[in-house]
Amino acid sequence: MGIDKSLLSGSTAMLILRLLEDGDMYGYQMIEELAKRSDNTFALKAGTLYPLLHGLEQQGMVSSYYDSAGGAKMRKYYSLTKKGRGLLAEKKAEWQLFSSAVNKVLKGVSI
Amino acid sequence: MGIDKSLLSGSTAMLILRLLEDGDMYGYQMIEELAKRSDNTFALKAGTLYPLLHGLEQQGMVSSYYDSAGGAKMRKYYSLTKKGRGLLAEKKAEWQLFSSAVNKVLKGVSI
DNA sequence: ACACATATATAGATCTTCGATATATATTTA
DNA sequence: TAAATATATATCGAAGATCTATATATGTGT
Repeated sequence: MGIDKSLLSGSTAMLILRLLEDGDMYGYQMIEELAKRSDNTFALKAGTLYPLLHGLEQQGMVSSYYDSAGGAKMRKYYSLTKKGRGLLAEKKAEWQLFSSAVNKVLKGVSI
Repeated sequence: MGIDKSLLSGSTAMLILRLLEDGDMYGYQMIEELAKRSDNTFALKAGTLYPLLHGLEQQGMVSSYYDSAGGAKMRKYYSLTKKGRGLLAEKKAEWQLFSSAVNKVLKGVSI
């Protein structure tokens, strides 16, 4: 990966939901797409992604369906639900708050 | 707090080291200073901070000494070591890489 | 004297991610 | 045709980080 994995904590779900905002995707595709969009900074592991997707589905944030998409092998596609869009909006706001707070501390102020 | 605690994962040590860059501090002071500098976004718990400080000291990133600082009660001050400054520089670079990657994904690209 | 804020510390619970492993199909290479 | 590799989904146990709860002790204000 190249990045301290613990930094990812909590933001993985947001990133996955953000991918689905642009269209339905299957798991393996998310791993590749996330690596591509982050210039290979993120190398999400399958063992992380699938349990996360199952959890999001149970909470009603995403829905899934099987499709062979033109004769190839069967793939499980995930789709963002309305509830999921709401969660994504929350997570985005939270990320903005968090990252700007970190930058404030890094920038420093007079004691 | 107001922020998903898991977002803090991995960045807490960086924030603590950054505080010490501006001068020696004792634990309780760090909690207050971090809240202040982040506009109350970060509310670090004592149960998180002290084990973290002990770990950093064991790794030689910080050193400590007791001082009563003018008659008041005894406080345990922490000081950033040379090694700690090196770690801070690493963590800062990592944070820049991570946050810019997240922002890339959030911004989105054509599929 | 009593309550409260300050100050440090540890133990156990929870959450998230990872590495390892398992299974199965499609594609490429020898 | 057979073997190797890439694609694709899934689960389990280990590891790391933070939280809550709890414990202890000192200084300050009423």
